[in-house]
Amino acid sequence: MVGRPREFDPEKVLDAAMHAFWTKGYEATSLTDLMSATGLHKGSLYQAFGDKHELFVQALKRYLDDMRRQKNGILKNAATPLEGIHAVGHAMVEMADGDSNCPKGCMAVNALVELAPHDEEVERIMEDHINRMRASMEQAISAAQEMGQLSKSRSPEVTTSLMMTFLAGLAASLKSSVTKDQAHQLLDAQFEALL
Amino acid sequence: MVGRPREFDPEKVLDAAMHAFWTKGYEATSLTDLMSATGLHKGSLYQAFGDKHELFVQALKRYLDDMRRQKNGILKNAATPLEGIHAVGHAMVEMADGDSNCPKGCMAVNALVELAPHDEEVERIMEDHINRMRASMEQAISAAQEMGQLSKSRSPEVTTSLMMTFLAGLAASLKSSVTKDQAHQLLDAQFEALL
DNA sequence: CCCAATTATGACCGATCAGTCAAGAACAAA
DNA sequence: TTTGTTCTTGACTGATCGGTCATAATTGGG
Repeated sequence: MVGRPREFDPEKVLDAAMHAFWTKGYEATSLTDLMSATGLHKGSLYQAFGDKHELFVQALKRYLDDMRRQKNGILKNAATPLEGIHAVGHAMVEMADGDSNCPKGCMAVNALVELAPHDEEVERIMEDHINRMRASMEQAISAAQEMGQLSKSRSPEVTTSLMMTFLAGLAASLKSSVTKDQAHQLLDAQFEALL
Repeated sequence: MVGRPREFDPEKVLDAAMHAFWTKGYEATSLTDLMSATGLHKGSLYQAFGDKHELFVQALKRYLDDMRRQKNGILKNAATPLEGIHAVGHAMVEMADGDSNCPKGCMAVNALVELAPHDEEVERIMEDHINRMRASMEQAISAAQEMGQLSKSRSPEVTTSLMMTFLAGLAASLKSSVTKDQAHQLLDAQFEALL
């Protein structure tokens, strides 16, 4: 017995929910928002993804997975580790700039700021994500140092933390006070300072 | 005719509301939260401060004023401009670490991330604040460069933006993934990189 | 063709949301 | 003491919140 088939693509729906949360944040996104974003009715959303919090968690995980996948692809295809790190940073700026007239920032930073202190599950997820990001960035930075592209005056751990902290600040700034072009320029300036 | 006098100190009440918003954010802070934080009843809150959004705006302005006042005091009392900039950064880390078991981050960064893209008034307030912060930081950085404490290889504008972006990232990181001690260390490392 | 299984839909739920208001309380001036 | 004014209080409002559920619709297997 198979039953009635889904009329929607769960991937696309989760993607739509992700963008809704990404744009407005967790609290400010109502079920009504999610319904119009996904085209589904509440019942279907609950049956397929659980309650609002579970849906958010799945959307966040999807975002983080996409982000890491993209980062890994860029690092792998880069001519040198240093160029890879550059490209990852600039890709994150592009991602955080948002579409048309609404800056969305980085959903990871948004979730960190809005929820991490009060939501254990989100905090756990973000901690894991940050550790993974740090690990692969650190590896690339170590490699760049070994190739002589990057000064060894700083430990790879510290350089990685500086980069990630700066990127988080850039994501926050892109929410309103900084344009995409400025962000790219600032990122280059930061890279130069860390050489 | 004078009427019945207030039974509360508006300053203290606004301060309590500020900490509530600072800790939980705008959306997640309910009137009930504000009532228990301030000890006032809704009616009194409305009569004294207007609706929730107006109250938030006043609390945010108070936070930003405090922040700038503290920053100006530090810069003025510092032995040298560079030491002033150092001290301001470390003071912001202390401020953003929050009390006891709940990291609060920087209310300015919190508001920027949660509200700026969707709240014109908050965006305007934040833009003004950032411009003021930038101006006085830039002045200090210029002075440090003139004294030979800071390299002139970067323009004061860019160095200022790098610092402020980094501080925003640090505030976000302090929300969960980074401890106060680590934040101080990272800040020193960033200063060193910008020398 | 009917039945089991699954999904889609919208009416419905209690809780909570921000916000209002009338009545009582506390004061100063008259 | 009366009166005018302001503040306090808690009951009240309509709207919206997240979430449920019975019913209808749609499929494949028997």
